[in-house]
Amino acid sequence: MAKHTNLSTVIQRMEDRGYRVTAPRLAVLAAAADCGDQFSAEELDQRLPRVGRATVFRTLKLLVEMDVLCRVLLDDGSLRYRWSRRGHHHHLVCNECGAVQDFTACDVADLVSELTHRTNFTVEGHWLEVYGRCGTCAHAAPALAALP
Amino acid sequence: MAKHTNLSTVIQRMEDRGYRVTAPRLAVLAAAADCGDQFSAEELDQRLPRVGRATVFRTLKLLVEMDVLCRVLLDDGSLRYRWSRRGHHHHLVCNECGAVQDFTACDVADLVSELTHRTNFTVEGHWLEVYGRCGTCAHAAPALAALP
DNA sequence: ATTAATGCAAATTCTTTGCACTAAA
DNA sequence: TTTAGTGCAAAGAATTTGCATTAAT
Repeated sequence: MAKHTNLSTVIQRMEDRGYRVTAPRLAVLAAAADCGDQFSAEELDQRLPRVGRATVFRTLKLLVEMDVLCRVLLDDGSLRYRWSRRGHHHHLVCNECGAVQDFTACDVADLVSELTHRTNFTVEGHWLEVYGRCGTCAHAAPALAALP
Repeated sequence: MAKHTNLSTVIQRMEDRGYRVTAPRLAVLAAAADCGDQFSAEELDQRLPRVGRATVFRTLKLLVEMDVLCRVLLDDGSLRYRWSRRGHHHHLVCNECGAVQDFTACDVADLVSELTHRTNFTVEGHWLEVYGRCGTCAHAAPALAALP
């Protein structure tokens, strides 16, 4: 599991919420931890031949609900999971190697309040993903596009 | 089609790009126009019993490529299509009724340049969706959550 | 004991592909 | 004519559901 998350904390939280701490759930958690930074449901399922696919999905959903994991949308539309730093954050996704970095310096708040004033929307949340190339990949092949 | 887009412009662009302007494509275009602001592939397909599902999808992909349509990601993860205002813009999506509003006042540029300096990422693009309640729905049921 | 959680396989949903056929150019 | 585009039906992916069974409490 390494640095990503403290499993016992997750287990604690699971108990607190009244969810049973079962063997399959622990297995999913452990496998997710082994996957490192980010992974797909598929990858996880393959690592867990003894756990049913349905359970993998059910557990993932649970963990997302619990804010343990969060979903990352890749630019190609595919979905992956990754350990969530609790609290509001966004992702810097490398289009080349898929590396994901969090960032919290989210200045969208200003934008949001402006939107609230300018429109009749009540803003409840937002999702921001920034795509590009990580340092390594940027060196390998120079970027083509500019800022959006 | 109404205000969304000028179909003849789309057709023009299609020809310019060397794509054939076929009856099924026009049908999809017309149906999309009739759907109004936004729609799913499914909805579109249902309106077009004479056009194969595959063609609907192929045409949608084409139109997205051509920047005629863009994809909207709903908070529940489902995908819809909507007429694209050309150029950079984002979406204000109502969690209740699904209404989508564009907004272009995108101050993410500052954030992006900051990210560029602070990390070793080369930013190539970003995707921002703001969720909340539109005026109508906000009145019906008061919002629960605050800004992110 | 109770009842939440599981595994399996079947069912869904959404989208793509293969291929013989049709129609733009 | 030539070849892009189509329809169909089948194949795929990704995820969910139904239900009898298992295991946590």
